Amino acid sequence: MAINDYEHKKIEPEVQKRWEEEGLYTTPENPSEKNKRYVLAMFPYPSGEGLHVGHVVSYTATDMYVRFLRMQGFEVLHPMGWDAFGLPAENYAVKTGVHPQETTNNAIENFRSQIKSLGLSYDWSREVNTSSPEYYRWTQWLFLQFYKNGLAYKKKAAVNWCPGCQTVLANEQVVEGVCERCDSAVAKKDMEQWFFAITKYAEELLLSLKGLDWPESTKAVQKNWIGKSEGAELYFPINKKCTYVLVHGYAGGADAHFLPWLQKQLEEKGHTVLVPTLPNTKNPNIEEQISFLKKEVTFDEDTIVVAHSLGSVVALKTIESLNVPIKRLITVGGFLDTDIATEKKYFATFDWKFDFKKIKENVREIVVLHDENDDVIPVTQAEKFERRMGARVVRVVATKPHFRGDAEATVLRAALSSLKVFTTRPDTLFGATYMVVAPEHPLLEIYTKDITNYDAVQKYVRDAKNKTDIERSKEGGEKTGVQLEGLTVLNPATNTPLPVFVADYVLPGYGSGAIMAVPAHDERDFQFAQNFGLPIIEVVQGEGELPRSSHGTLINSGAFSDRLSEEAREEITETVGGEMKTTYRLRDWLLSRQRYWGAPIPIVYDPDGNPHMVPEEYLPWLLPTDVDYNPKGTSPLGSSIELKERTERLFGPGWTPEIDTMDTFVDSSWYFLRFTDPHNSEVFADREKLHEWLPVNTYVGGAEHAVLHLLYSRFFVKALRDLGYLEFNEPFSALRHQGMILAPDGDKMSKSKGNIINPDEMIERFGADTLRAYEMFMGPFEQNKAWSTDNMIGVRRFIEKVWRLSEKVSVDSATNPRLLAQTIKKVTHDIETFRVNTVVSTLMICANAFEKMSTIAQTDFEKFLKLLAPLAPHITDALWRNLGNANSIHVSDWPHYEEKDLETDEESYVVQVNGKVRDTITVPTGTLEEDLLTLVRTEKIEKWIEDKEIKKTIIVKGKIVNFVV
RNA sequence: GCGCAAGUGCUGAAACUGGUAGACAGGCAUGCUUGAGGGGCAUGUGUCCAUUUGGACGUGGAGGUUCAAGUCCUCUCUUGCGCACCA
Repeated sequence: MAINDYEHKKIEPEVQKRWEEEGLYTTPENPSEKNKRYVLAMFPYPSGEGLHVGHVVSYTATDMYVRFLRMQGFEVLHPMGWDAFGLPAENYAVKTGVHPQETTNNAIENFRSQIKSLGLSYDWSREVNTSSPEYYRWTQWLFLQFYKNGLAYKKKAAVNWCPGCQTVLANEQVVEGVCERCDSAVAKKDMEQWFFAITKYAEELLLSLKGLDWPESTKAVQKNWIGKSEGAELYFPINKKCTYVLVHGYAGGADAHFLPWLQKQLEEKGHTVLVPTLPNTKNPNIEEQISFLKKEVTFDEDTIVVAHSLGSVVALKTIESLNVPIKRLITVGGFLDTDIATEKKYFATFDWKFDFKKIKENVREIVVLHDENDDVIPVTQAEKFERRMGARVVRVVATKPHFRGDAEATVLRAALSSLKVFTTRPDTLFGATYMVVAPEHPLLEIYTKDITNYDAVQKYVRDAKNKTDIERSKEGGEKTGVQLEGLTVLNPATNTPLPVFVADYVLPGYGSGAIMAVPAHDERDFQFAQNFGLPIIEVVQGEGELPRSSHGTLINSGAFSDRLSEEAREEITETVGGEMKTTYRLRDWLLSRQRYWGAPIPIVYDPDGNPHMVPEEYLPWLLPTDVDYNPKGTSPLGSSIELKERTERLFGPGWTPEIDTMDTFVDSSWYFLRFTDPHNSEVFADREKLHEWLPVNTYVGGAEHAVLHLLYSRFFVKALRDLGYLEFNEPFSALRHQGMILAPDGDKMSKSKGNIINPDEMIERFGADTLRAYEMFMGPFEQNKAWSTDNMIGVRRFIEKVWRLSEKVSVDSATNPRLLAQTIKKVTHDIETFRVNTVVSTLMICANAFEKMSTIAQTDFEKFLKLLAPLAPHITDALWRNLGNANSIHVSDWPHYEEKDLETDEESYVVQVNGKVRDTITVPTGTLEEDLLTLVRTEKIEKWIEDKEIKKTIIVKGKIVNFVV
């Protein structure tokens, strides 16, 4: 055997070829639940720059773990694929004109061959490519399931626009006000965009983090991002005169139930109140009632309608037919259809069809009062209002069921228009001295006529909306704003009128976009109050200067003074008619992109502009190729004639396609599902196969995805579970992050700095086994590490040493059970726990021990090779077969050791006096304590003890004897 | 400001539930080996004093708990990461 020369260039390709011929890494079919392991490294974006040494770290660690599991008899799924849609290929196309498809395909070819040269044990028959129609067909199908179930929706909103990438971005893709991809300052833009309703899962996404075996730091990032706060919603009545129209219910009139009382109450507050009695009230006709109402009342922007019971139906129908919007509609025990606990004549004379869109346009706000004890109207009616019209539902207990009382205070409270705020400190309500709304707050559009300085307000709003987040934060927290003159609200606790401001320190998307300002106990409110000379009322006692946010005893708080703030918060909330409420910082996921190289959103619009789903039989809804992808601020798909013609051909003239594509994070939110059944053309993955493998047991990838891919995938799994497709709650049971590989100088590797280490070159010079082992040896897996080719030479020496050791192997040599047992124990434990660096050093220690022997027992050496096989799969397989084994080492069994082999005849004790090491002795194993104590009194020890009194003796079995004198 | 992680030789690092700090490598030094392309082997390598025996100090800093602390507790400094006008 010409064993002297270790030639990695010869050995590695040969071994790889043999693996392929033997089909070593084919995934087993029908794994058993206990025995299956799904181990996955995050699939890469196939960039033109090729594989990075950073990829090698996570893929090698995962591969090592997988090979180890297979040798232990587990059935393993270990696939690889391509996150192939994305901006770099498209940007390259803009520069060079080469189609992204071509760039991507080339990059994939290159990645695949690079990955193969590393000897990674993927089942290549399961490769997926997110940019292929066979894949994105299912991305689109999943989108449609979400759409059908209200989890995907289109909405106009102030969104993040990246001028560099010429597209909108999700919140998660904006880092400190700049685009995470191109570092451009992100601007706010009002646009109609597609969203996934991830916020519906905020609470569950937060709660189920607990059970995951994930790095605590990543869980903390997600927790932070979801940002749960518990507080209260409070209502501040708007201090303004309006015209109220009270509409009675079936068989009623102006004198029915609470109406006379309500009229009186509202009139006392200075409002105008009209209470028409509808015609034929015992046998009503809807058309007649609408025209009557419109004749009796002039509906305009100052009109507030309060409608009881059937009156709500009349009111809705009337509003539907108006030309100008009214301010508010309050339904009291209202309903939308005949699904109620009574049967009446009007069931037949009303048509029960509503144009909800029109109604929404014609009324600024709808409030639904529902009586918990209502004997006619079930709560489902209130829920319908909420779902169909976005109405705010308020559940109350009326004095008599169905609000039949003579005086209903809850109705009065709802009737008075109010500004809703969210606060985590309802206990400080008595200290609220002014209000602030965000520049985007709807109040500014509802009360246009009432705000006397509307021009100044408008100017401020316009300026604020034009500022980027960076510009806002540059102002260093300087608080600006404009008072809404002519408009005040009442503090519900004190009835004091409070001024209202618009200021951009209040954010539109959080809470209700409005706050009560308590300058004494909030830093920001304090600053603002100082700038504008507003009153500051201290309501919580405490030490130190204002503002301070600590809890304590309440003062200046009416009946609540002398109570503890934390204890009084719920009671205060209750007495002013607010509700305790939980709010999240998480926003819905903005998924549409104004770019080309992504999956088209499978939606088309009819000639009226209403969206419709592309039916399943037309999927994949192909990405057109006749596209001008130069960014112009509108979606490139808009330039495709083929797409437009396709839409008209399939749906009819005047129909138009959606031209936005999906965020590439949509593609990667479910690829781990597809790997279980990658070629299925009937479903996104066979249900049984899915559940055979999922959830992923161990997932490996970078920490930078903490609130992107990792959060999105969790949402997808939960949503698909609720749609009935999945039966598990979380995609990734365990997660491990790899650290970054930095350039030798400690900088990030980058093309512009020219400090990139190319894995191909390293494989060429040192071999894949050495590269793999070195990258594991560099340091703890999750830690960032700087590259050092010098240190890599040390690992190469180790690999060469192993090659040389095989010369000393002999069948006759005595075995060394203790050395092997120690090595097996440590390597097993370290691979299991991803302590990749000590796997290597343990194997080095074993090799060094072998080297000191003149001959090595073959069984020992074979065990050693098995332990090394997951790390260095080529050299070990070659040596294994040289030793006469017919099958690959990678299908052999992981070595075992006996506990007794770890035991020794002798054990050494460190002998301490007062905790300081003074001597070490060796005694036979099992020496009795009393004997040990005499043996331990060596000359050296006596010198330290001398005539001093021994106060205490501590013996730690097998380790230490400590005398305290 | 809030949340999280980490600070150990010249360098990468090791130290499982508190139990000989620096394993394993790199580098450096000395020696051996006709030994030739990133050779192999041996010895040494935390600091200071004694220079042989031995001793003192030492894991960012200051305290503390303990027979015993890199490890636990309190405070503090530095670095990195995440969030950040979130009411």
